[in-house]
Amino acid sequence: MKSINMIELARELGLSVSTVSKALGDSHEISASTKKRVLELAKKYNYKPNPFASNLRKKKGKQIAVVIPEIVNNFFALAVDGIESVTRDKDYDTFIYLSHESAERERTVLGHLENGLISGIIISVCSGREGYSHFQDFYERTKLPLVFFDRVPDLLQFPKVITDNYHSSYEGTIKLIKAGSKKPLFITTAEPMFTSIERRRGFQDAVESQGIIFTDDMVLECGDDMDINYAIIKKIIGSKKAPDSVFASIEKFAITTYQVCKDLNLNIPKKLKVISYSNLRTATLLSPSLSTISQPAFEMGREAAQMLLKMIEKKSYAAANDIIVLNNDMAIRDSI
Amino acid sequence: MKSINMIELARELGLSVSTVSKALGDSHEISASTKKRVLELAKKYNYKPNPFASNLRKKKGKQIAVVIPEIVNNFFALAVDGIESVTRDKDYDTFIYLSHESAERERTVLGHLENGLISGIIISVCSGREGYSHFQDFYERTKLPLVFFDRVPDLLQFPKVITDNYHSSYEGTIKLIKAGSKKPLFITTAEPMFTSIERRRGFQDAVESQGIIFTDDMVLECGDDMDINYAIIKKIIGSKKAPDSVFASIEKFAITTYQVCKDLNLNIPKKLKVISYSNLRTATLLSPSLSTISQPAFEMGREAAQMLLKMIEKKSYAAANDIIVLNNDMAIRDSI
DNA sequence: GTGAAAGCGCTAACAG
DNA sequence: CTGTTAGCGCTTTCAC
Repeated sequence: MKSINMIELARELGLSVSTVSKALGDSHEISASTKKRVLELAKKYNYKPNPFASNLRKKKGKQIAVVIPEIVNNFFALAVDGIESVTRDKDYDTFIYLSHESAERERTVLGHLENGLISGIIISVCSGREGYSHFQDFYERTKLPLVFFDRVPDLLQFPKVITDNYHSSYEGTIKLIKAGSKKPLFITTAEPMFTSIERRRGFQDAVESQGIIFTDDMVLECGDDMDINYAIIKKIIGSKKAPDSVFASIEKFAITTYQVCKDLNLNIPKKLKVISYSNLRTATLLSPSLSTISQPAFEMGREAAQMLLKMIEKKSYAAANDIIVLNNDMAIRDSI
Repeated sequence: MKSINMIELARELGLSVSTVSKALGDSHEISASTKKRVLELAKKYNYKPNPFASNLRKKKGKQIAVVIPEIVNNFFALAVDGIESVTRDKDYDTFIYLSHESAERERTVLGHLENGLISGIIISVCSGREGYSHFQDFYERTKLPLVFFDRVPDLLQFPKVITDNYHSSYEGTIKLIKAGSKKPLFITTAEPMFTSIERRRGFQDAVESQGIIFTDDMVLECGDDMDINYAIIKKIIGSKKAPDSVFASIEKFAITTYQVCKDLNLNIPKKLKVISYSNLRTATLLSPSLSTISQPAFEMGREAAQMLLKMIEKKSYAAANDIIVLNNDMAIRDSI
C-alpha cells in the first residue's frame, strides 16, 4: 500500500514541502490560489497527513483516552456516547480503556498512557480503598489535562463533572418515608466510591430528619459476587426484622432485590418499597415499574469532554478546579 | 512533563541509542548484562518509548479501531468488552467510533482512518441500503486488516464473526407456533441489515414449515422513531386481525410491544406471545419474563479481536475469508 | 556485541 | 508569499 506523502505532493505541485504543509494548515502566509491548488491535488490523491509524523513533530495530537470501570452498564455507555458526541465534532480520536474495577489495572493503563499517546484523559475511577495517588503522580509527571466524572477523587484538585448525589439521595429517602416506610434499608457497595459515600450520607441525614433513629443495620454493603449478594439480600429481606423499603445505591442491587422479592413472593410495594439509582431503560416495564433516580449520563460525558478539549486547546485555561454539578432526575413509579 | 528519551538514556548508560533501542526490544544481538542495565535504568526513569516516533519509523503501531453503530446497547457494549479483553491482553490501544446508524458517518470515519493511525479495524455496519463499497474501497487503498461482526456485508470477502441468525430465528418461530400461535408477527427494521434479513428468512421458512400460509402482513417494518413505532404496533396489536404472537427481531421492538400490551391491558402470553432477540439482563424481571434469543456478544467481540490481531501480526495468512459462526442461546420464559 | 548514520513524514523557525 | 533547513524520537541497516 503506497500512500502518497507530502514530499510527492510538493514535487508534483512544484512547491516546497513547507509551503504545502502551511497550505494544508490553512496558514495565513499562503496565497489563496496556492492553497486552492494544494487542496485540490490533495483531494485528488486522497492525501491524509501522517498523524504519527505530525504528532511527533508537534509533540501533541488529537487523541484522548477514556478510562472507565466498565462499559456493559447503561450509565457508562451513555457517558461514552456523550463524550463521543463532542470528540467526533472536534475531530478527536477516542481511546477506550476499562479498569474493570481494578485499581491495579487502572494504574497499568495510566502508566501506559505516560508514553505520550494522548493529550488528555477523561476518567471515572474504580471503587476501592487504594486511594488516588496514581492520578496525582500521573499528573505531576505528564501535566496532561485530566477530567473526572461521576466517580471522582474528591480530595484531589481536578476538574470534575458530578451530580447532586447527596441531595437526590436525601430526596429519594424522604419519598420512601413519606410513603410509609419506617425501616428503610440502604444497599450500597462494600468497596467505597465517591457516589456511594455521598448517597449514603444523604440517606442517613434524611432518615434522621424524619425522626427515625438511624442504626447501622439500615445500611447493607454488597460486593461483586451477585450470587452472594442475592443470598445476603434474601436473608435480610426474609428475616423477622426485615426492612420495609430498599434504597439501592446502584442499579444491580435493585435488580437483585426484585429477584429476591419475586422468589420470596413478596409484594412490591406493599411489603417492600423500592427505589434505586438507575439508568435502566426498562425501569417502567419491570413488575412493578421501578422508581428511579437517574443521572444525566450523556450530558455528563459531554460536559467532561468539552471541558477536557478546552483545557487541551487553551493552555492557559484555568479549569483546574472547575466542578460541574448536574441534576439527577427522580421518577416515582409503582415500586413505592 | 519533561519525559526522558532514548538519547538521554543512552548517554547516561554510556551506550549508543541503537544499542539501547535493541536492548529495549529484547534483541538477541545484545548481551544479557547490557539488557539488564538498560532495562533497569529505563525502569528507574519510568521511561516509555514515544509511540509516535516508533510508529513513524516502523510504519505501524499497536492501535486498532472499533466502528459500531451505537454503544448504548447491551449487545455492542458486550462486544466492546470482549474486544477489550483481547486488546488489553496484547497491549493494543483501542479507538472507538460510533456511526449512529449513519452510512455517511461511517464513510467519514473510514476516510479519517486512511491516515494510517491504526493497524486494523473491527466493524459492525450500520443499517441501510447504501451498500458496502466504502469498505471495499478502504481495503483496496490501505490493505489494512478488517474484521466484521454481527452486522456484516454478506457479499464482500472479509473475515467475519456472526451467529446462526437463520436457524435461531427458525427455532424461535417454531416455539411460538408450537405454543399455539396461528398468526405470528415478525417485527423488524425498515432499514435492512444482514441480521434482520437472515432472521426474517428463518421466520418465514419456519411459518411455512408448519403449514401456515405466509403472508406479507406477518412482517412489520419499524423505524427509528420509537413514538411512531409505538403507534404502529399499537394499531396492529389492537386491531381486529391482530397477531397472536410477536417475534421481535431486535430488542427495542419487544420493549415497545410490552409497553403497548401494558397500555392496552393485553395479557402476555395469553393474548399475545412474545419472543425477541435480546441481550437485556433484565429479561427475567419483565412482567412477564421475556423469552429471548441472546447472542454471545462478548465472545463475538473476543473472536473478532483475536482474528484481527492475528491478521495484523501475520501469524495467520489464511484468515482473510474466515467466517466464524457462533451459536445463539434461546431462553423460553413466561412470555410464551 | 555495539555503534554510526540514515531516515520515517511532518512542522516551524528563519531566510529570502 | 515561498523555500531552506533542522530536527521530533525512534528503528534499522551496515560497519566495526
